[in-house]
This record gives sequence, structure tokens and C-alpha cells, in this order.
Amino acid sequence: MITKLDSMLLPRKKFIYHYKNVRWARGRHETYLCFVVKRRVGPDTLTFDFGHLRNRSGCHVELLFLRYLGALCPGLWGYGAAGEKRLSYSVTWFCSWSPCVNCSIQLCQFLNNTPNLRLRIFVSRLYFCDLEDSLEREGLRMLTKAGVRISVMSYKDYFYCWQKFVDCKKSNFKAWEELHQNSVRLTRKLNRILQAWDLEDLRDALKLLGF
DNA sequence: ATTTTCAAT
Ligand SMILES: [Zn+2]
Repeated sequence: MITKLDSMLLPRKKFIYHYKNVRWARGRHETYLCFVVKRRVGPDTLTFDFGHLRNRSGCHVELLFLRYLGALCPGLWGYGAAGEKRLSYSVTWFCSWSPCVNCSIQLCQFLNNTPNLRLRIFVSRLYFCDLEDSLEREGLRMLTKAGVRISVMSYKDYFYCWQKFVDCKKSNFKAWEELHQNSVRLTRKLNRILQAWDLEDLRDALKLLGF
């Protein structure tokens, strides 16, 4: 089990402030990304590194992560001149916001060129996804088509992040009011964006049809 | 609250 120095971990208050899945997350002006990098060797995965990043000077945190990725994943681009023998990695990230359309496009391009990298995304809140025809919604669909699984964080994900990325001083994660309701609401919204049938939607549809 | 959203000073 890899562990980090306390200084490398997120302070508790900071984690709660930025990851709280409230409907109106005003005035934060920052986005955090907690990541786990695993090496894939056949059917097995080995945790290779983990940590967190924050957006810097006009650069969204997702693109900052892509810049770091070469250093995080030795051999991702292969060893020899022809770039053969690429090593396989899986990355899971937990971001306080879902990606904007620009980041989604760049991520899709990156993943297209890097089939030996698998990406799994959890988000706390949906970024600019209110309008039916928002580009951000389209970006999330593009990512899904590129093979990225995107989910809204639920209690178990906050619980995991708390013990993995936060300087929690052995304290247990304590859910805020509305964590569950907000997570369910956002999950339904994401499901609708990704055009998946949601159980509640199905119930509504059946009721409408008189069943 | 008809609230905001990876700042701009
Ligand atoms: Zn972005």
C-alpha cells in the first residue's frame, strides 16, 4: 500500500468545500482532481501512484493532468524509437466538476492516440450542463463514445476519497446534508444526458402509459 | 432566491 506524506494530502476543509455536491456551488473558482494510476499487467492491476491536482493559471485541471501523465506513467508511450512495447495503465479520477467541452475534446483525442490507457471518471458536480443543447453535455457523450465511463460521485466515492486523498487524521468521513439526494439527482441528470434509461424515468413512462 | 459554474483584480 502506497501512502503519502501528510503535506501531499488534501486538508479536510478544502476537500469538503470543493467536493460538496450542492446545487449552487458559488465562488469557488477552483477545481480539484484526485487520481489513482494503476499498471495493468494481464488481468491484474497494481496501484502505481495517486495524488491530487488543482487548476493553475488558466489551465483546466484535466489538461494539467494530461501534461503530468507522461511522468506518472513510465512506458505509456512505449520504449524504443518505434514506440513499441507500450505499457498499459488504468486511471481513475475524482473531479469536483465534470469536464468542459474543450477538455472533453482534448481528452478524446488523447485517448484515441493512447489505446493502452483506460480512463474512469467520477465527478461531484456537472459543469454547465443545465441547457439541453449545451456543448458540455455533448462533450460528455463524446467521452462515453471514446470508452470513458463517467459517473456522479456517491457516498461510497466520497468515503473512498476521504481515506485515500485527504489528510483525515484517522477521522471518519461525515456526509453533509443532502449528499445523497444531490448525488441521486445529478446521477439522473447524467443518465439523461448520456441517454441511458433511468429507472425513475421508466416508472414515469410506464405510469403515463397506464401500467 | 428567478442563486452558480476551472476569476479577475
Ligand atoms: Zn476544461
